[in-house]
Amino acid sequence: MPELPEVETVRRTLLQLVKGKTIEKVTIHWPKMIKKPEEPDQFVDALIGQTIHDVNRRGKFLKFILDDYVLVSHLRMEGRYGLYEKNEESDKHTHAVFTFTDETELRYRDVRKFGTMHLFKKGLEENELPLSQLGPEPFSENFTVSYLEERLKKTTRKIKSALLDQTIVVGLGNIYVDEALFRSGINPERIANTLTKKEYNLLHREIILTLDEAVAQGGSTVRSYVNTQGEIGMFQLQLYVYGRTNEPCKKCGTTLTKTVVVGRGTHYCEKCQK
DNA sequence: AGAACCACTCGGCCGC
DNA sequence: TGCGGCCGAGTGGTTC
Repeated sequence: MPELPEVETVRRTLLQLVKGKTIEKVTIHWPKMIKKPEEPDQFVDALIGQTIHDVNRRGKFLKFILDDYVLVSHLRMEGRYGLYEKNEESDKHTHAVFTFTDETELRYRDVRKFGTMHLFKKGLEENELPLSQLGPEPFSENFTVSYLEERLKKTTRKIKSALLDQTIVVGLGNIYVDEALFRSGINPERIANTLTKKEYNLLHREIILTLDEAVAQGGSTVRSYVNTQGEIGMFQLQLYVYGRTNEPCKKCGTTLTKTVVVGRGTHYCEKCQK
């Protein structure tokens, strides 16, 4: 479920936990998670002796900046990082362990085994999948109203589908697409190229505001926590529609509806979103 | 070339 | 109560 705000929150916490640490040993318990290089042994060998200098984010991907490599990690649904002492027990959902020279370990846990890791020589990571096709960051100057309008004008897909497409803009997932559409008063079934000028403006603004507010909450509330095992958790969301099926709309009181749009559970208000 | 569809994965939930 | 089967998440690859 992590979307941009959650990944950004994880990034900030993770940076504090692992910056400056040097990898002494790497153990992979679920090799299929390693997508590049093809041989997990090569992945392990490359990482030995590397120091973590920074943790960046691109869309929903985390980027660990090392001496000679960049490790690109996607959490998908339930991937979690945690810092542990070397001698602590690890559970069956721990799929990768990065042991540092200071006797601590960064462990990656993922109940769904859905997350991925790619290792690139430094500087080459943006040239290949999974990062190469990504659209602009919503907080960057490249993400302008005219850019968004231009991209959406080119497609006859439903607006919900277009906003989930990471080549148009990165960071939105099922939760924040529903939230941004509600806040823009746009029905998720609308065809992307049929919005009015006013709606493109509103949508652009609400995408940025929704994500920005969520990041701010993640950075400031108790829900952005590190538990006793150093595991990084999620924060509390202030949601208008997501997960509020059959509850009253916070703007008009109408009972919120849940439908399926492009195969995804979709929450919206029939009265507020036209 | 764009867009729909499928694979990946498994805990939780539903219905019988 | 037990169990089979479906759901859902985001992305890459395949198909149309």
